[in-house]
Amino acid sequence: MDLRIYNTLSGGKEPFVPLEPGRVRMYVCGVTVYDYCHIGHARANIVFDIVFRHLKYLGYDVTYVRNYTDVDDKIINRANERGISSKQLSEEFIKAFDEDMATLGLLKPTHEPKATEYIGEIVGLTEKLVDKGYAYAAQGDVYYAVEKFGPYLKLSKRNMEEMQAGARIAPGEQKRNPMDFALWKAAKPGEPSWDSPWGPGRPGWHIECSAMSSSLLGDTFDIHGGGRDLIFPHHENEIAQSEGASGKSFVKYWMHNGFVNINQEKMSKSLGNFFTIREILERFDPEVIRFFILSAHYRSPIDFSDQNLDEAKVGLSRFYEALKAADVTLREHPVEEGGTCPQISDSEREAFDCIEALEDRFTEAMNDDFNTAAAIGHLFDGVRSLNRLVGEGRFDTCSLSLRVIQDGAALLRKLGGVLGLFGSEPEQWLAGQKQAGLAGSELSAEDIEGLIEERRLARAQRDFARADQIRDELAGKGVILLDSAEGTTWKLK
RNA sequence: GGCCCCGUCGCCAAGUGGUAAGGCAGAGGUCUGCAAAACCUCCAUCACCAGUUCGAAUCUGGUCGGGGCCUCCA
Repeated sequence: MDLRIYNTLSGGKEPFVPLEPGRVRMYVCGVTVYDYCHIGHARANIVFDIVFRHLKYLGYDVTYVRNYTDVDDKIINRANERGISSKQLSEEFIKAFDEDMATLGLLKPTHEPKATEYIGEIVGLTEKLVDKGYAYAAQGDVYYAVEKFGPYLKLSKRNMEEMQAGARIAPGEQKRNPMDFALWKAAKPGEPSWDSPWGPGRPGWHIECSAMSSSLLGDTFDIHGGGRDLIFPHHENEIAQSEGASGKSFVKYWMHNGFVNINQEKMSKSLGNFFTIREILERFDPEVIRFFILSAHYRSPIDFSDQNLDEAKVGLSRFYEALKAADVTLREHPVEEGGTCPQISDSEREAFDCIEALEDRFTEAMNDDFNTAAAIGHLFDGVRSLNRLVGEGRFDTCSLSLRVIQDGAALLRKLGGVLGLFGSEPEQWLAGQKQAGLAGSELSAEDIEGLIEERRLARAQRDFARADQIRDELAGKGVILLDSAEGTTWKLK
């Protein structure tokens, strides 16, 4: 099955046919850099990270552009509050953004342009819109005359009359129509500004994305993404600017990700439930955050809560436990060339088949509008098959099993890679989780090891009462003991 | 007020016309000194009502409940 993408413009899933065979050009609205990123930014960027990864996995040559908007009212205001320049402020938060995205395991886009590096293109685009009659200058400002662009509101599916009912012209604005929006703003004292045919000024909000996307991807490109909240006005205005200027269709597929709620409430600063990525990372592993976000479809709302994050951690651990068990098995039983199996049991047959079908099932799910939730569900089936083969362990008579374990583990890593998951060394990751879990408790790893040794001696003397007492004591502190033929290990509940 | 989305097992979450993936939790079993982990088995007819259809969680209408956008926002 081929890739299908839900297109906001048409309101349905459409077969994905790139403008140029084998090549995909995509643009995703990045951030306005005036503050630390919150968990909603994390979701948007992770979602488009896997879109990028999956397109590459399908074999496309992908050009991925994600911008920084580094000139804007909010940046100016925040910089003034702190008594630093807009440039200093934006550089600080570009750095923070880069750090956050790297921690979350995001691939670098092909290009990460900054609005301030495209002022020339922005001015050029604005002039073109004025020349074509889509825009007008007024006292140093330039506004887009929305009624001149026929298809306006085609993306957000609203109508002008109703929108106008609520629209107001703010004091100081020179708009002819309340719905018009600024392409260029005349400089006020203390604001960063650039020369232009209309005098010194700076870009309005939406124009930078039109300028950067056409510069780097051309007038028409395949995919444009961002959060739902950008549909109106940001993306609507981008369409008006880009299509007005070029006279060509702007974007073929519009993709928008859903919101993040916090404990069933809308995430908002006024409710005080706004979490930055940095705050979340203090308590949760970055891969757990990614796993959590990808466990729901990108267009659905997700509820960010400790319970849901804890569940994601348990789920991710299951993958790493299985990968670790497979690694250990393969270490102890080297795989021979051309595995054989004189008698394959039904149970083994089933596991073999599952692993064989895994990649197709995974790809099918991902091809259905990037259904990561379904894809992860299939991966869990792979885990069960792997665990079954590892657990049945008749490797002396069935070396084929070992081959399948090897292939299955490699496949899990490969497909996980499409989601940006399972890239760590299982033993290391699991150990890291244990260490992090222990951080807040009064127990140390040494304490636990000591008690395990004491219990081992008790068990050797068949003093099970004492052995169980130690185990219960540790269990009371959240430490679970796992006995095996090779000895006792522990994990956190 | 206008536009739009959602309501699937205790919880999370796929499925958008052919008789409900997966994970967590739970029950039973194998294993174990006993456990844990792992594996095996079991566990929902899809908010409600009325329609369309041979057939609907999936389509239509309505009811109830929740949410979003319309100003900055991923």
